[in-house]
Amino acid sequence: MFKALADPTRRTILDELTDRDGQTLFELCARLLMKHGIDSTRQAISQHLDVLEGAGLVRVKRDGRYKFHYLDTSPLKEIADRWPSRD
Amino acid sequence: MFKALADPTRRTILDELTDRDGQTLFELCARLLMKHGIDSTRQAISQHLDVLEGAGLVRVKRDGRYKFHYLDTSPLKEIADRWPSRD
DNA sequence: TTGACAGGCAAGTGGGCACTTGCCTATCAT
DNA sequence: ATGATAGGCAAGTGCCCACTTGCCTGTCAA
Repeated sequence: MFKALADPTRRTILDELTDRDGQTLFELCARLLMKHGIDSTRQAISQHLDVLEGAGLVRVKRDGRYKFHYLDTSPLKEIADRWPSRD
Repeated sequence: MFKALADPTRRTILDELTDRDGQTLFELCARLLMKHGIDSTRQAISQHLDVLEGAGLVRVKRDGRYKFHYLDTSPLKEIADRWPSRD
């Protein structure tokens, strides 16, 4: 999961899914280019999504030829639990 | 900061500082070897500490020939703020 | 059914990063 | 002063990872 968060493009993908959940691959590609100037190929984004899915940060739902991507922030809880803020 | 968290050894260093704050470089090297089986050179650990310090996760205090390392978890707040858990 | 659209698979490449190696500086005790 | 201790600097190496490239599969509309 930590490796998944290490890449700026992947973090921007999480931002984009925070803004609009349930996007398809092409939707994400378009919005990453428009809003964030990320000019990567579709395959690159797809591989990023695979990593994010492997980290449990993105959940997937298939419907016909579409594949929707949903954000799951629950793995992030490990961070706050592991290194608690000492007030 | 995210890149700093990406490395397992660096995360273990944070664990070690959580357990005992204010360790020196040699202290950390010894405890990483004893408790976690991390057999890295002093220089490797030193470079890791530089990265953690650059990320703001570790603060440093010099005293004579000793350099003490203190954990600072406040940068981690960015994560919870950036991708809030939707309950 | 055939073309367009959404996505997948896999090999290759280049750059960054973790780690080592070798040597140097600074502080302290004896 | 001199050896030991704590740490720093910098060049070199090997490997992982992000990205590309090329081609293939599956789904839907006309």
